[in-house]
Amino acid sequence: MPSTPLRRTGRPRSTEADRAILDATRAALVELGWGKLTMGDVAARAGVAKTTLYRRWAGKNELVVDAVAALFDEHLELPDRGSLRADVEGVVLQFASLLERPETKTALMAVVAESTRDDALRDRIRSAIVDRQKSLVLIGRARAQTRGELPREPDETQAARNADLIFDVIAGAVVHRTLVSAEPVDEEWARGFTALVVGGLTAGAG
Amino acid sequence: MPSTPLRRTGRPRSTEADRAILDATRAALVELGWGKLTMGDVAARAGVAKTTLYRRWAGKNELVVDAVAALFDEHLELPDRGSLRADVEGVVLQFASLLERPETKTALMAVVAESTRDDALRDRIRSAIVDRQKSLVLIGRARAQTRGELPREPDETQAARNADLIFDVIAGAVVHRTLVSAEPVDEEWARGFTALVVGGLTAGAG
Amino acid sequence: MPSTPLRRTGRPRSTEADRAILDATRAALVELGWGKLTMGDVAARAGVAKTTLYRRWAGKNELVVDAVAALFDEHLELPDRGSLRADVEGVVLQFASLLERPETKTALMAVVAESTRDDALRDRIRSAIVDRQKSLVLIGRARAQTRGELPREPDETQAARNADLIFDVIAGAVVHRTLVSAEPVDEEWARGFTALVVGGLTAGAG
Amino acid sequence: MPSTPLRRTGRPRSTEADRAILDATRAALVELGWGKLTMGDVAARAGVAKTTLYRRWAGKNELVVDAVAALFDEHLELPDRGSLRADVEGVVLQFASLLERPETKTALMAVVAESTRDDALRDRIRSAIVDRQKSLVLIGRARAQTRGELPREPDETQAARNADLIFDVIAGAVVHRTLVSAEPVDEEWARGFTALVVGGLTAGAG
DNA sequence: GATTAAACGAGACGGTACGTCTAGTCTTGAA
DNA sequence: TTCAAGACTAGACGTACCGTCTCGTTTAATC
Repeated sequence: MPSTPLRRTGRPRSTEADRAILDATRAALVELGWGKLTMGDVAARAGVAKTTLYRRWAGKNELVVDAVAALFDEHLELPDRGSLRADVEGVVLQFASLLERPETKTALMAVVAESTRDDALRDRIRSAIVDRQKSLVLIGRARAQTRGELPREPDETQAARNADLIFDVIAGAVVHRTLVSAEPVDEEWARGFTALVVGGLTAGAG
Repeated sequence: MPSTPLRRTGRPRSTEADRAILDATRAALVELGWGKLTMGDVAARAGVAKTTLYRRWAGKNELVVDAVAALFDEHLELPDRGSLRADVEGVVLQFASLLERPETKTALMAVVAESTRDDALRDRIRSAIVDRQKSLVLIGRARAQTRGELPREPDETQAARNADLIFDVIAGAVVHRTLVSAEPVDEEWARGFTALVVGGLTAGAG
Repeated sequence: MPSTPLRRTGRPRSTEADRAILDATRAALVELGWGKLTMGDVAARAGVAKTTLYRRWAGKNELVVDAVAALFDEHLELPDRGSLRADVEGVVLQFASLLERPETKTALMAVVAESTRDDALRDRIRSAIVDRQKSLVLIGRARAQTRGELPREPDETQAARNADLIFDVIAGAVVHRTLVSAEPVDEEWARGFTALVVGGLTAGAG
Repeated sequence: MPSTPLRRTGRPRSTEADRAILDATRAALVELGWGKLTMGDVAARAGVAKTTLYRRWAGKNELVVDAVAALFDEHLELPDRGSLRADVEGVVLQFASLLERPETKTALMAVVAESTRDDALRDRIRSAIVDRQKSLVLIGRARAQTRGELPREPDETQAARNADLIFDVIAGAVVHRTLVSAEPVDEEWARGFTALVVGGLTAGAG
């Protein structure tokens, strides 16, 4: 979300412009990819002056993170599929189909790359993307524990560590398969991967 | 490696220049990161004309892939540590320490991002980086099978699929932890992760 | 002067604002010169909204002409110094000291430059600046004729032509010396110049 | 003239570009005037990149001075017309017709205005325009002295002062008549003006 | 030893995009 | 209706790199 300076006087910022800009950004990502996307082009697509972009976002990175983060909000959820195995497999396929979208494909890695040099950007990614995904892990684990598929962690520190680990394993494998290995995450792969993870989780517990 | 057009006449290309350019590229990555690295700056650092860069590499992406790939060659190996568990833990820590380097940190994700739009770049990454890492998986699995820690795959197709899966799980988790979650891969994390993976591999087998 | 549309309803315009704006304009001219003077800056200095400027003046040019014209009103007069020679020398030094002011120095040439492309601006300059200066020529000549230093013109057309000529010679020389040659108009120069002009006027008559 | 750094290595600057840029600048001045002339537009007209302009000239002011100065070189000369009166009248009409050109009309005053704030620009104007005009005064006076129309100055200091005075009177009157009063310099005006100046010069001497 | 052909440095070239700035207009709520 | 505040469109600014090109100068292998 753009910075909201909470003013009281003067003309208020156009909320339409916000939407138009983010939509235009996603459209430009699809057509041009991260590398060729330009601020001027986004402004033109949104029917907005460049100044209006820069009044809200400090630069390309911030804008793209926000534009992409919105997709994570809309497309990640964890319906109860009845078993840990089904839940993991479901979220893997769901996440993979999100990563296959042309607007996320390039943009995600690009902003991650930038974030290694930019603390503000890293925080933005963490709160806009990472934390939202992690919450799915927490939900899924709680369900599995309720079902008796997974033991409860002895203490909170350990619980948090395990959640982080599971998150990096699942998200990391899907991202790596999709973007680095550049191979499709199909049902077969998801089945194999889920077997490995669920096996590891239950074996490690036993 | 830069393109070598196999000429016979004329002044041969300076091999010093090759080295100087790759060194300069890594130095520039450390200081500036991917985003601020420019061809002109690399040329100046290397004491070389811009033309000389473009005579050898098509652009920034190709140059950086080669500069980073050299590090993968030098720093990835798989000594026999006596057990599957020790081998996995070792390679995880080794890969993590490579990713912590400032010259790889940004560069790797950046070229991956670019590769989603550029097939030639994807091939270069695959042969220069991905395949070299995968070969470690093959070596490690063969050892584990020799030791009797893992069963032999029934057929080659399945063997290849499993190797790819293990590769994406291990590399993906380390990359994601390091770059996306932006948390350190320390021995504790490596232990937990290894337990999960080895548990999954042996459980899935049993 | 700003346009005064003689309204009766609504909040009346602040007369303080008029003065504050013109003062701020002159202050900005001194500090920044014509080129760097901005409407936003003038508004801020005057403690006034930009809207208020545009409600009174059509743009930068009009505003600056008015701000400068006020100085011409205050600082140009022609006391009777007893002789044609003394009157000319006096007005030359007076005009020169006005042109030496930093707020007139740049502004005058700048608005003249703009006026070559803008008829409305040319008229504004003519009535706000040129005509006021010309009236001094008429006064001075009438005195000189009364004193018998100059003959009376045979007809009005010729009289007008001569007045225009004298005006352009005196004002032109002072402006050119000050702004183009960028040399000071000191008493010595004024003496030499006056000798030339008065010599020409009386010789031409004889 | 653009800055000439006298290099020996590297690709030499295109002399065609120099000409094309100055021509384009004059064309743009005619069409748009000083205020609307933009560097980008000049570059486009000249078929040249903006960078190429900025490599040679520091900005709009410098470029326009050079573009206009070229006209002064080409169009100001002082053929011997047989008498001081004829020489003065000739140069007045010649200078007036130069000032009437749309490309000089606005530009000259505009750069003079800027020069009041910019010493480098003032120097450029002095050497590119003022000094060249002054040399005509020196030539004309020498001729008049040879003809016996004017006395020789007693010393050099006085000679220089007089030359400067005559220059400011002639150039100033023509500029002021043309640009400030915005009236035409026709033969009649030139005759009247010449009578005044020549009268003053010879009367002052007598 | 002379020739030759490519690689070399330097740096100008046409372009594209950047992020900033200013002009002048429009929209809000308070006076 | 004006005011202060400030967001808005439009577009020029000067900078930085891009990747290409044109020079004149090495430099090794061939003649």
